[in-house]
Amino acid sequence: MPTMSDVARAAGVSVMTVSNVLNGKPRVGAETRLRVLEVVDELGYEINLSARRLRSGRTGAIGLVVPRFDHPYFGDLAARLSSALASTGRHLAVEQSDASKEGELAALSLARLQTYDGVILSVVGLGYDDIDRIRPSFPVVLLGEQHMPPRFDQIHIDNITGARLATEHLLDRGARRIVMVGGGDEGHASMVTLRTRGWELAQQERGVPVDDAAVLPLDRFEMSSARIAVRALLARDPSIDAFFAITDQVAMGVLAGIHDAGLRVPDDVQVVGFDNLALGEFTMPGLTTIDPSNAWIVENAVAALDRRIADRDSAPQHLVSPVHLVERGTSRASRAAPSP
Amino acid sequence: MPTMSDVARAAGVSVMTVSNVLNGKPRVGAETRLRVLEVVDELGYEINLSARRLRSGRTGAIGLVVPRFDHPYFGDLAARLSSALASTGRHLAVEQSDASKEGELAALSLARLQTYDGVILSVVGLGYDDIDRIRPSFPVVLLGEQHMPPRFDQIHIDNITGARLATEHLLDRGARRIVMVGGGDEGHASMVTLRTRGWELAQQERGVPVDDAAVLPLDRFEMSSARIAVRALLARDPSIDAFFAITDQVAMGVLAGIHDAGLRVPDDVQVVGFDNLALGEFTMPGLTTIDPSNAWIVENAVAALDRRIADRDSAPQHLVSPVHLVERGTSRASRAAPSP
DNA sequence: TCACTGGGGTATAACGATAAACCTCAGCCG
DNA sequence: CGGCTGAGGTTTATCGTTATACCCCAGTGA
Repeated sequence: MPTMSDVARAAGVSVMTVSNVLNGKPRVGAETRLRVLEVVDELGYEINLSARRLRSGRTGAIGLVVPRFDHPYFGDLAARLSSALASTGRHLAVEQSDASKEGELAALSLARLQTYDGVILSVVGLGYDDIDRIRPSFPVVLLGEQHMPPRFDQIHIDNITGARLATEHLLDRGARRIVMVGGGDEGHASMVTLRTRGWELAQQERGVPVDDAAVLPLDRFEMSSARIAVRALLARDPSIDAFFAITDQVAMGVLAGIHDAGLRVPDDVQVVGFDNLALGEFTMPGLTTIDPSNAWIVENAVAALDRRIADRDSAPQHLVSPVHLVERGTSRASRAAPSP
Repeated sequence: MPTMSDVARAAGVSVMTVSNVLNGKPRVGAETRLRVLEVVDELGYEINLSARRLRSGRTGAIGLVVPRFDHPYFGDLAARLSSALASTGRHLAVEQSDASKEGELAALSLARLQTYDGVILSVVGLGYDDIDRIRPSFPVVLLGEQHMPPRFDQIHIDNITGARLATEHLLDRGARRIVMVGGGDEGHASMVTLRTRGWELAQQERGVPVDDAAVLPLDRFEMSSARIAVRALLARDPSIDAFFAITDQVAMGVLAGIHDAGLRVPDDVQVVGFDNLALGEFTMPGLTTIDPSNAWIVENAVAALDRRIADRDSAPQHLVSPVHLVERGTSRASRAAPSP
């Protein structure tokens, strides 16, 4: 495997000149540059990124740490990020944080973060303390939750507003018994707590009594858990006329559960999700959902990371992404009269 | 940011002793070991993986290169691989190969592969020559296609058999006009070509005339392309009674297209997909599909990679993963009589 | 007493790249 | 003709680890 000094020797120049050519530094004559590039090509030389990073601290790689690889929301996020970075000559590597109890901390270890020039960290499911352990000097942008160490740049999804929009929409469409699937109160400002809070607020504002029993907690935000829970719930309580699902993936399970119970969407029961996955356009009927503005999130996350890489001491930015409702077929098309 | 020599100084030992402690080498006394570990903890020292890799060639990181982050099939693969590797103390980073024209080659560049101890490469959509450029000495396992440079370890999905099973199943269930969505002949043994071949073979074997016009090519294997194409096709040709979709994702689009056309599944039209995504359990009705045995693939890919990392000269292995049919609701439950 | 062994450690030289300082010479000015 | 300048390079000193060789000393057997 050829090194820079192999190239230098073959081209009859010093190693430093090869490095300068490869990095586009100015102090090299035109024909020397050409000769070096020829030799590089001929030997099939490629730079050793570990060595470069050791000496210069740059690799051109950005890391994205997500809770799970197999959740479509993160796939979408990763794809967008990858495109955004590619246009500036960098690339993205994605790692998973919650594969195992031990793996969680390992993914956040400095050793692993260090291999990147900067890291975007989706903190869903991670604790305040886990994050707090990250060395402040390392460029990190946090994505998702509210209550995180303020010293980091952060981009929050407006969970409360999103959940409120969803719930208000269901109320507008005549729903009166709205179950919050995957909801709960985790004691801190987590996604679960905040979306549940938004669901409560919307009902309070409309003067609809909030029924704590209408929160359907879920141990995992998977389609199958949601399906089973919803099917069981509908069998017990036929008065339910709507579900607000904490994520679109959960909403998929909810739809299946409703179908299992022999009910129709949106005539018997309405459903709203959260995430605006591409998938939601292809359910039958299409899934009404909250769009968390992933494009906006990615754009601002990259900008924040670039700022921090350029200046590690700049003041941390806390941004909130806009959310909006996407109406499709799982909620009713027109305003329904308030229940009798 | 503390280095090994900071630790050594604070513990009153040599750098080498710190290294030996951290790597579990035997030549260290019990109390020295303890003292070093204490100091490591106190200073919050973490190893620099770039330096380690530069010197020793090991990082404990395995790479997975996939065509796209946002395809659920690869999310599933990545999640499985991650678990499999975590149990042996390594971890997975996922990169994307086809973000852009330039990005494609960059992802396969030695520079990037090099940052991993080994790489698993999903070659769907990559050309023979792209792969052929990879330095043979680097540990790589290829996933997916048939026609790849034989010097690499490879795990093939049995595309022909899978497509044959799908098509035979549709024929068994009474289908006579089966459209191959996303099919075509790319001139080499690609996923598209092979699955189309399986679809042809099944029909030939059953004495059903193969209609080339029944191949519906797709520029991108996305739900929306499939939906539009299928809707248009059904409007033109009402005699179609089944679709074999090249992937489950395409199948989702097909189902939506059929719905758009006002037809019912499986009564009017039957559908079979390929990939056995988790999603397929949650469509209404559930998606009949081909299971490519991802668990088997991952298990064998890791084993092959480990073999190659241990011995770079071992003979390349070519394995074929078993496939089987998963029957759900988009195909009819019982054997139908042959068409009149 | 002496060579020998092995446990516990240290000193030194890389791994491959780059930052920073330095060198060399042609051209030009005063 | 001496000194200055700037283009085009080169030399040197690292970055943080680890492989390798080596050292020291207590205990052992002859």
